[in-house]
Amino acid sequence: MPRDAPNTARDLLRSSSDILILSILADGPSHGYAIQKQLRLSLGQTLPAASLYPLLHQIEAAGLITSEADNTTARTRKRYTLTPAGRSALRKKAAEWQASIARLQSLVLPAVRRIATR
Amino acid sequence: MPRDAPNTARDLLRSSSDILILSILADGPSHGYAIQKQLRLSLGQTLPAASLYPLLHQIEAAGLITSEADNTTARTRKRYTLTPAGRSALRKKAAEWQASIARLQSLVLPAVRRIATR
DNA sequence: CCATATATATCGATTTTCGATATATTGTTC
DNA sequence: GAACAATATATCGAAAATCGATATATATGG
Repeated sequence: MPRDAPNTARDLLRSSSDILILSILADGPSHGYAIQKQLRLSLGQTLPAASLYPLLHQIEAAGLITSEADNTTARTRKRYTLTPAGRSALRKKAAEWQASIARLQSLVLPAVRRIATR
Repeated sequence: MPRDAPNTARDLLRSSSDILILSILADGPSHGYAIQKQLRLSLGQTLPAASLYPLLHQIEAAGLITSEADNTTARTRKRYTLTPAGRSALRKKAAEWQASIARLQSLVLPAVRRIATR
């Protein structure tokens, strides 16, 4: 049972997931579950756990974040912290991201205007 | 051979492909190959043929575009035209798209400012 | 106590992506 | 006029990505 309507808000979230995670961590260290909640709060939607956790591991493997066990609770928790490389990557990725979005908009927005209901 | 760096300009293009196609067709009827070239021209990147053609068929199946054989050349060509439903869908999708982008930006842009090099 | 929330993790079926390839016409270069 | 490149559409299927379901364990509110 495949393919519903293409390109939803979900696709957009997915296509920017790394930048979003780095952005949240730019506010200070956090952990997976809290990042998930922050996304839900800020965007009204979030990344499924089965997408988020592997993604965090991947970003960590890339050296953009580090993790330490958070022992403030008995509950298992990993505190992720943005590294200097992560800060630098966020700057760079976000700039490219912004530029890409601007290009997309410069194609879409005039088109929408063109078909505007008068 | 999996997973390179997550979330590139390509992902963003992919996540908006339907809106982009509808936007191009808002300019007037066109065909697949021309849409591909228009994307390359406007965005500096395009959709692979193996992604574009099935997507056009899909959008057509959804009633947002119609196709007719273009016999102005001996070369096989399908002229795609935006339907009224397509125009309406573009308006609606683009509005949601814009809103989603704005939400993403309102998370990312302050974060980038926060870590700005002074 | 029991349901719900917190917290992380992974398996693996399902779904998506798109390089490669096929086919045929037209335009350009030598 | 033979090559080669560009135009034009289409599909197969290997490879990759996605995420529901599930497992596990603690904490909290009613």
